[in-house]
Amino acid sequence: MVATTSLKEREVFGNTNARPSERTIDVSQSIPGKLATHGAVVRTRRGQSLSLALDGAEMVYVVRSGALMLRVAFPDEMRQVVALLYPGEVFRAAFAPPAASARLSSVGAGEALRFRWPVFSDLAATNPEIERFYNDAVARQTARAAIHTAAVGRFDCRQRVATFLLELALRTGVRAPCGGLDFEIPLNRTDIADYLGLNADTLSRTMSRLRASGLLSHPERNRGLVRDVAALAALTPAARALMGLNGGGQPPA
Amino acid sequence: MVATTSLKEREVFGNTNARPSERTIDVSQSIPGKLATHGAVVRTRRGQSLSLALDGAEMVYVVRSGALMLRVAFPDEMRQVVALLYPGEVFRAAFAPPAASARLSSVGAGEALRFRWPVFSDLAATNPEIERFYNDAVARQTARAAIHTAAVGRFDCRQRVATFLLELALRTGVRAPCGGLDFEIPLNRTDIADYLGLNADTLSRTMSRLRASGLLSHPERNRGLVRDVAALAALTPAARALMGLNGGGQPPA
DNA sequence: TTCGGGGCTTGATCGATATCAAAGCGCGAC
DNA sequence: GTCGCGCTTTGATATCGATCAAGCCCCGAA
Repeated sequence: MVATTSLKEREVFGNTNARPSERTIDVSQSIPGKLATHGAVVRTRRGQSLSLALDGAEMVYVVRSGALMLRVAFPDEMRQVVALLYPGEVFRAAFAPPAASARLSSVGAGEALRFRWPVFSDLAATNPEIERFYNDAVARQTARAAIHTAAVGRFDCRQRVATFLLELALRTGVRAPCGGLDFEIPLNRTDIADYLGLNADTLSRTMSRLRASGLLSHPERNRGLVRDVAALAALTPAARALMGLNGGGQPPA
Repeated sequence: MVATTSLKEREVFGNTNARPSERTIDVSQSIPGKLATHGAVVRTRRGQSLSLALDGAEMVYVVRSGALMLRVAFPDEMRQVVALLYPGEVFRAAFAPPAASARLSSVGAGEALRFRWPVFSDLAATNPEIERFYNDAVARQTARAAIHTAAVGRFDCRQRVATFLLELALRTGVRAPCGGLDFEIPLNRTDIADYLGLNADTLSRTMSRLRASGLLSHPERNRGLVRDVAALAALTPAARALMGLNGGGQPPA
C-alpha cells in the first residue's frame, strides 16, 4: 500500500543507550539530519516529564533514542498509556486530548529533539524531506495506535501481554546467542498494565505464566529474553500486523 | 495549548443528509475550498467500502458529510472499530495497519473527497492552507483516538456507552425543542459494540438501562434524544475532554 | 547490622461482562 | 396476506480478570 524504504542503518540516532556496538537499528524512515541543527536536544531520564507547551507555544518532539510514553488520566485514578513512541517517531502536543490530564514522559533514558510547532511546521513546509519524514512517522504511529486500540479493546489478558512483548522485542530487541531476542523492558509493571488496560496483579500473573511455560525469561532485571519468537507470535492475533510495521518481519540482526 | 479557531459555519460541507436547514455545523477547521477542485467526490451509501489503494496508489479521503469508520479484523472473528471519522476529518490509507484486514467503510450516507496521496501531498506542500488543514485534522483525530483508546481500555460498560452517545450528540446532534440534543445513530448495535470493545448483548442491555433511567430515548429508529446532556456527561470520565474537542463544550445550536 | 518502603508476586474471593439461548420485532420477498 | 431472515432485546449461566490481602525481594537509610 505504501512504499516504505527499509534502510538498515548503523546508529543513525546517536544512541545513548548501552551497547551501541551490538545494535543495528531498522527504521523505515530515518530522521533527517537537518532537523538536528534546528531542534534542541533533550536528554531524558526515566520518568522525566516533557512539557507540552513552552511560553504558550505548542511543542513537538522527535524521539532519537529511548522511548516516550503518552498517558492520559481521568478522575478516580483511571490512567491509560495511550502510546509508546520509539526512535524515529514524532509527538506534537496537539496529539494529546485537552482536559484529560495528558502527560508525556520518558521511559528509561533517552534523547529527543524538541521544537516549537510553528518552527517545525515551517521547516517541514520548506523542506520536502522533513515533510515526508513527519507525514510518514505520523502515519506509522497511527497504524500502530490502531493495533493497540484493538488489542486493548478485544484481546484477552494473555494476548495483550504477548502483543506487548512482541512489539518490544521486534522494536528494541537484539538477536541473542540462543537465536531468540533479548530486549530491555524499560517500563515497570504498573506502566505496562496501564498501557495494556490491565490490572497490575493480573499482568504479573500472566507474565509469570509465560515464564513458567518457557516462552519468556528475565536474564536480568528489566530485561526480557524470548527464545522462540514464533511461539510468542502465535499467542497474539496481531502478530502479522506487528511484523508488518516493525521491519517487515525481519527482527533486528 | 493549541490555538484553535472555532468558526461557526452554516453548511460549508454541502451536506447531503436530512434537514440541512436545521443544522449548524461547528468545525474548528473548515475544509479548504481548493481541495474540492482537485479531489474526486465520492458519494457513499451505508456500509459501502472505500478502497485504500487504486492502481497501486495510496488513497486519501476527506470526509464532507456523514461519517466513515475504520475497522480492523483479526483471526477468530475479532473486530475492532478503531476510529469514526466525522466531517472535516481525514484518512490516509497508511493510517491502517498492514496485515490486519483493515476496512474503511461508510456509516450511513455521506460524501467524501478522494485523492491519491502523492497528489494530496503535493497540494499540501504548495498550499499552506491545505497543509494546515491536514496537520490540524490529523492532530485532532489523534487526540480523539487517545480518548477512545482510554475508554476502551479503562471504562466500564456504562461509561463507554455514555462516552459514545455524548460524542455522537456533540458531534452530530441538533438542539431539540425540549432543550436536549437529538442525533442520528447511524451505526447498528454490532458496529457500536465493535467500536466500544463490548459484546452486542451487553451493549443492548446497557442502552436499555439508560433508556429506563430516562437519560436516553429513541424518537425514531436510528435516532437518539438526550434530554439532559449534563446528566449523560456525568456518566463518563471523558466528558470534559470530549467537550474540549467538540466545539469547546458548546453543543450545536 | 536492622529497619522501612516500594515494587513485584501469589492466593482467595467477588463481580462485571461474555456467552448461550430464546423470543420479539420490523421488513422485504413472494 | 404469510413467510423468513436479520437485528435487537432479554434472561440464565459461566468465566475471566479486578480486588483485597499477605508475603517476598531488593535496596537505600540509619
